[in-house]
Amino acid sequence: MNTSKRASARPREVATALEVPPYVLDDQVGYILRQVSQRHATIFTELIGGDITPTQWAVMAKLTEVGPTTQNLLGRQTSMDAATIKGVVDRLAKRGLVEVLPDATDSRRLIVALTASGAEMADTLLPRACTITEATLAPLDPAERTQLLQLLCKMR
Amino acid sequence: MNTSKRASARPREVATALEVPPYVLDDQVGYILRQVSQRHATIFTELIGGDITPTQWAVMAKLTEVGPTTQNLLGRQTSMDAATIKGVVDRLAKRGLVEVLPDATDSRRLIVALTASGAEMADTLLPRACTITEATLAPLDPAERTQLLQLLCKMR
DNA sequence: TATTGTTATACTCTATAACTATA
DNA sequence: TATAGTTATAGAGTATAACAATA
Repeated sequence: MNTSKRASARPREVATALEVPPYVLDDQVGYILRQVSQRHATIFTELIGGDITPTQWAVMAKLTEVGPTTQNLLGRQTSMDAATIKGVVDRLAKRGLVEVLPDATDSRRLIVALTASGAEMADTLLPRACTITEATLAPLDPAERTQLLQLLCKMR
Repeated sequence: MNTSKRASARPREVATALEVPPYVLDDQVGYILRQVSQRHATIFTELIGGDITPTQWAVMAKLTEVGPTTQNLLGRQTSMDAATIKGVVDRLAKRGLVEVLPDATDSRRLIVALTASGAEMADTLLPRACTITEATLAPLDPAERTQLLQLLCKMR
């Protein structure tokens, strides 16, 4: 008798013939993305100093780029939804790095702006942020870096 | 007099001469990685069904691959530290998808294994997981997919 | 004693839904 | 009605530190 509907023990089963195609976690793009993101997060934490997270830095960098902005728009400009941007802004505000002001023309809105202290900190961190980008891409040569960024941008 | 140490207002300043190099958030690899990961997470949630997260699925897929494993080793095999794997295993155990047993030979260790229900669910989810990988890579042609995975693997 | 494994705690990011207020 | 924002809730990943068991 051959009851080959399914091997009772799955480990290390070789796909001999018409078996289910093997699913190897290590080859899945989602898993690899998580690993690469983890490595980036580690590099970020090591090099940034100043006890700030990648998303908090994204907000400070964007505010440096564009100046005071609506909280909601700031979220869209940093790829965070309303709840996420609120939490991030709250934490930055508690540390005095940003200030939140009512919008005179639309009382639903909040305007978020860097404080003087926040702008100063952004100036300090900016070169470190460049170093972080460089360190993250260090395993790749210049041509590969361009390729990678192009491919990732197609996927976002 | 020219007090050009620093422009008081930073927004939209053009890098005219020897100014600080511009830092554009949208061009930073860490930020793009977050966006791509977000898109993958959205696809995962839409297609997986069964109310399971990417990390939970990673654990189930790995247990399907290798069979019962030490909790700590399982964490290393799924790129999670000891605290993270514990939380994930706890949630899966609470739903009856994995069981946690003491190791007879080393009482520090816990053995984690899929339950029958967990193995069944993994079988159901596996083709969907393949679809998720496919959908995540959909913007790329076959050559680009190979390139991307090679480049990402260099960076992990 | 040094190492390994597990657990407790705290913080952050994320998503969803319910709710308020405004245009 | 559609938009903007807040709040509550829940889940998830991470780091740190404390603790237990082993070599």
